[in-house]
Amino acid sequence: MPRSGEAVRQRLLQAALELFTERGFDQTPVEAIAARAGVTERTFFRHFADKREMFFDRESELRDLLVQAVAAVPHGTKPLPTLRAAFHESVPLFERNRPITEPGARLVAETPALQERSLAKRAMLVTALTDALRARGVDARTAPLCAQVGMDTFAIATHRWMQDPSVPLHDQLDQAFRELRLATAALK
Amino acid sequence: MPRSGEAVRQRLLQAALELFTERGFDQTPVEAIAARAGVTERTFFRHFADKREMFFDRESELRDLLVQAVAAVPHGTKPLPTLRAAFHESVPLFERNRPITEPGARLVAETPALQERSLAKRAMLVTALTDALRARGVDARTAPLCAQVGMDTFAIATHRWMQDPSVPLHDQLDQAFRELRLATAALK
DNA sequence: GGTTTTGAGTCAGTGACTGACACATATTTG
DNA sequence: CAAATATGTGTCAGTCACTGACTCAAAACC
Repeated sequence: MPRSGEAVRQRLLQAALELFTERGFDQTPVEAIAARAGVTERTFFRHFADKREMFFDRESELRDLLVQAVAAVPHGTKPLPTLRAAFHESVPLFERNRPITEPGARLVAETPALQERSLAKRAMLVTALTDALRARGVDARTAPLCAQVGMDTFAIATHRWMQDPSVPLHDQLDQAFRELRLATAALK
Repeated sequence: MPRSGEAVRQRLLQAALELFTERGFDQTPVEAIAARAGVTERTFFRHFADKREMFFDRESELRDLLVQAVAAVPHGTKPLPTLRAAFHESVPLFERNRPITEPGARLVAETPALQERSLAKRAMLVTALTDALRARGVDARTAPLCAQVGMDTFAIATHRWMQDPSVPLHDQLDQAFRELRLATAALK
C-alpha cells in the first residue's frame, strides 16, 4: 500500500465512486470510503474539504482557463460573443476529461446534495466571468447579466453533449447560442 | 408561553434571525435557537427540515404564483415575453413581503451555506417554469433555456431592487429584460 | 547524519440530524 | 358527556460529518 499523497487521493476518489454508485451518496459514510481506500477517516478530510467536494476539483482548472480565454479575445468584441469564444476554448478540456467526469456527472445528477454543490460551483464561475468581462471594460450592469446568461447557455450545451456525445460539443455550443439569440429576439 | 403550532414556528424564526445576525449562521447551534424560542432542539426539526431551510418557505408560494401566471398569459405569446409577464404578476408578492424578507436576504448574502440553498431554490423555480412553458407547447429544447435565462434576468432585477428600492421592481424588470435583449442582439 | 517538512494515525469533541417512545392537550366521534 | 384519536412536544439514544491537538514515521533537504 503506497502512502504517498496523490496515490491516496486517487484511491479515495475511486473508492467513493464505487461505493456511491453501489449504495448511494447518502448511504455511504465517509468512514466506509476511507476504509476501502485503506486509510483513516481523518485522512479523507485532509484531502477533501468535505464529502460533497470530491467531484468538483477540476472546476478551478476550468475557471482559470475560461478567465484566460476571455482575456485573450480580441478587444472590441461584444460580451456574449466573447464568452462564446472562451467556451469554445474550453472544449478540449471537456473532451479530454470526459471519461473521468462522466460517471461522476451521472452521480451528481441523481444526488440532491451534489446538485446543490454543483450549482454553487457554477455560481463561482459566473462571478469569475463577470470579473473577467469587467476587466475588459464591460460596464458593471451588463457584465453580471452576460456572465450569467452565457454560463447557462454553456451549461445547456454541455448537458446535451453529456447525454448525446454524437454531436460535437463545439456544435452544441453554437446551437445553444443560436437558440438564445432566437428566443430573446422575441422580446419587445 | 403558547404552545400551539404556528406560534412556535414564528418564535423560532424570530430567535434564529436575531442569533444569526448577532453571532453569524455557523456560530449559532440549533440548540441555541430552540432555547431562545423556549422549545427543544427536537421541536426545531419538526418545524424545519434543516437549519438552512428556515428562510426559504415562501419559495413554494412564489413557484405556485409564477406557474399559474405563466398559464394565464394569452396563448401565442412567445416564451420570454410570457415569463416577463409572469414575473410582473409576482411583483405585489415581493412588495408585500419586503419588510419580512429583507433582513433574511442580507443574511443569505453573507452566508455561503445559505447562498447554496438559495441557488437550489432558484433551480427548483427554473424546472417549474420549464414545465409551465412546456405545458403551453414550447418545445423541449427551448423551454429549459428560456426558463433559465428568464429566471436569471428576474433574479438580477430583484437583486437590484433589493439594493435600491427607489426604483420600482416593475421598472427594474423591464430594464433587465431590455438589457438582455440588447446583449443577445450582438450574437451572430 | 542530522534537521525539517510532510503525510498519516489516534483520540476526543461538537453539532446537525433521525428514530422510537412517552405524554399531554386538543379535536372528533359515539 | 365520555371515549377514541390526532397533534404537538419532550426525552433519550444514536449516527454521521467534520475539527483540533497531539504523536509518529518517512522523506527531503542541508
